[in-house]
Amino acid sequence: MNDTQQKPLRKGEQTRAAILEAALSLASREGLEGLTIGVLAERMGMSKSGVFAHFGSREDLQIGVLRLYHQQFEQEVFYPSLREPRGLPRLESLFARWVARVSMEIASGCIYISGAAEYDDRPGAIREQLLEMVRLWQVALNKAAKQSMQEGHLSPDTDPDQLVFEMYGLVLALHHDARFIKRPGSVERAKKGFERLMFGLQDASLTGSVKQSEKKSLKKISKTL
Amino acid sequence: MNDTQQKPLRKGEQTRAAILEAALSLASREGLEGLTIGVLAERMGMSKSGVFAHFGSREDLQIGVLRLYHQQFEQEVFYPSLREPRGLPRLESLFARWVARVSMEIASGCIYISGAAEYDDRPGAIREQLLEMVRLWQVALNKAAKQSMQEGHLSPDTDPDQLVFEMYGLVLALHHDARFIKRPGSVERAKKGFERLMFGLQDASLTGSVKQSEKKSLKKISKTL
DNA sequence: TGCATAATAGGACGCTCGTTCTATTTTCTG
DNA sequence: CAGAAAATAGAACGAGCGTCCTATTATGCA
Repeated sequence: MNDTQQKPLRKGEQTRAAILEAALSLASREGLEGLTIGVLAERMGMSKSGVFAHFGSREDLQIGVLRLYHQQFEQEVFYPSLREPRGLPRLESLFARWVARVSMEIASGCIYISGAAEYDDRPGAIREQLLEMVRLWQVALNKAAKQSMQEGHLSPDTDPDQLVFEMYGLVLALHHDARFIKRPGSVERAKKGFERLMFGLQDASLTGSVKQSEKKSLKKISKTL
Repeated sequence: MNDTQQKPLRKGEQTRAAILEAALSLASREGLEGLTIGVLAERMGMSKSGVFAHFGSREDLQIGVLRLYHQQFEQEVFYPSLREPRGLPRLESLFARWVARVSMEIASGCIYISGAAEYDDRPGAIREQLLEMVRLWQVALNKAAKQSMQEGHLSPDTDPDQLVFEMYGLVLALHHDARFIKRPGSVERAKKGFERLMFGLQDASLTGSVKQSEKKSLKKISKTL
């Protein structure tokens, strides 16, 4: 299908990729633990053993799904935000794209979040893989927060761990309310929460280089809370 | 065991209660969906069919577990907070007891939270039961928030839905970081987040009847964020 | 104490799961 | 194009699941 490949994809690699995509879509809905080779094979129009042969075990399949998700997450959320200038713009972009992604996933579900619930007590390779990815993401957020402090966009008293904690909380609440309770307006609430969070941290410091107009609009929003 | 019962518990009801307790402990660790009659029977020292006979089906068992959890939650978190005066004290008590409970559950897990992830896409009686309980809890928080506004403890501009959303987010983040990532200090972060939340909402209104000293201490805490 | 009834055990059922083994078909390469 | 290698199918396995049926044992009431 893709002639620009240097080493042309062998047939097996193509189907393996197709299987992983289907598996990701399935695991998003049913959870990684609910991902089943039989159902996956049925959806692929293949035999169970045909699917199985591409992975040494179900666990390897699950880890493959995890890696694919991570890759997509990086591509959609992380890398584009790196094009934003250091500091607050980048931090805001990271959050906005994160929320946008979770919003689109309302129908399917975020594997980082559902996986955290599934594997909080289940040791093994899957948990380790998932843990590494979530840690990586939190570290990225943390770094962006620190850069925002260095750039003078956030108060130097800001605790970046606390900030990341609360940002994560907003997205978890969004995921919870939108996906489980199915309550409308959750996306707006997550965004408003973030604005309030940013406003408080800018307000505390008077060194901010943020445009005055931006501050004003934040103030207005914060008032309506 | 309890002689004060009017109708003395028949043997069956006693074991049924004991089974439910064991099932709750199991489901807290493995999830409601991971709760298995075989394992439960083994832990009880009973036969599978012996356990099964107390419930018409596995689903009924799961719903029984859910109801037991709800009962405990009410007893530990909700009812004691009703003894606090209306308004901010009660709202703070609800949050504090909620956090305290989730903190104690770090080793086992909160069924409201893990259940939300398990049943966000799985229709059926269990989801309905769980949904009703979570809604009930959010309504209780909402009510306490509104009373805080009426009492003048919170700004009249406060959006109670937004407030509950963010409170829920803090507890979800606590559960996530403590149970999945196993990072220390999460409880403190949840508390600090709540204080920041309350501070912002008191600050916006100048009608607060909260003691000045309390406001000051909140201000100090907010600065260190 | 006896007897109806409740509580439990034991075994079997049909099903689905991940995995393995062996054929067969398809794909790539010299 | 032929032959090696890769990809897939098909059947079978052992295990665990929820559930049902039938005994057997324990309980509680007259």
